[in-house]
Amino acid sequence: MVKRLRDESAQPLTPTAFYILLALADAERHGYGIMQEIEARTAGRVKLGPGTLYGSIKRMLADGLIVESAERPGPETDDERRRYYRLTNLGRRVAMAEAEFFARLVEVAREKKLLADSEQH
Amino acid sequence: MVKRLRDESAQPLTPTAFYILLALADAERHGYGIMQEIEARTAGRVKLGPGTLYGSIKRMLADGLIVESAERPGPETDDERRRYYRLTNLGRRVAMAEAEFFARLVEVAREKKLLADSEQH
DNA sequence: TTTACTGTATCGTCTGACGATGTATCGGCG
DNA sequence: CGCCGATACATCGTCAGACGATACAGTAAA
Repeated sequence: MVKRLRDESAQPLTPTAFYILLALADAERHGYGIMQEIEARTAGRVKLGPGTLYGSIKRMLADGLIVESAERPGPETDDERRRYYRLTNLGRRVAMAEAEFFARLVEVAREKKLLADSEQH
Repeated sequence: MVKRLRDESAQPLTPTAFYILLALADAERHGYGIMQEIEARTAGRVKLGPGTLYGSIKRMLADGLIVESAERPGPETDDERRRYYRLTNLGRRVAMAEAEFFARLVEVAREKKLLADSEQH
């Protein structure tokens, strides 16, 4: 595997990579599960095809943002085909930096009246 | 000019295109001014080179997201080389839809503890 | 049995990002 | 006045990444 190490101050993070980091932020997931999590969290707006998904996973492994996990769920829910992934420390830091960047963009959008002022979270 | 019409429900909006829409949301700006606005609003994190900037502008004109404006600033501040752009109605709707989408993503990031809870806007 | 879903993976194409380069004007400083 | 950095727009070529198509295979439901 070719290493392409990255640090959290570098911004070139593709939207797809950010979606995947977000999907893995609260739980280990396998490829297909990542796909479903993204689709659910974006209300179907973002759908990753297999090419996009597995291509991105491969790059993110090389970048050290995620790692494959050896842990398996209980045998009654497991599926041998699955490959589980989780965030590395670096992946989490990058995800946090990117989330803050997005939050800042949303603030700008609010200042520029692109969002209703009433939209609190 | 080739038309490639877009509607606000379609999500494929590149980050660069969103930055440009955001830069134009509160004022008409010329190309170089868009570049500076983006750099200022992102604290230097996002810097568009000329290839990215003018390439994106060309596409967004074709997509009907922005139009070139005939209005010029007062002669004392004008520069004949400048070409000014402003959002179309479609461009504004797309920008609002995208901003809401980003706001939703930020909420998810907050739920997943990627952002400090205290970060109010 | 046929369809839909789950699951991973690769390939080829095409779009867009981006630095390099080109051209030209403007303003300030020595 | 000459130089230089910033301003301003534009195109070109390269490369990374997005994405549909395709492949393979097992499972479950209709």
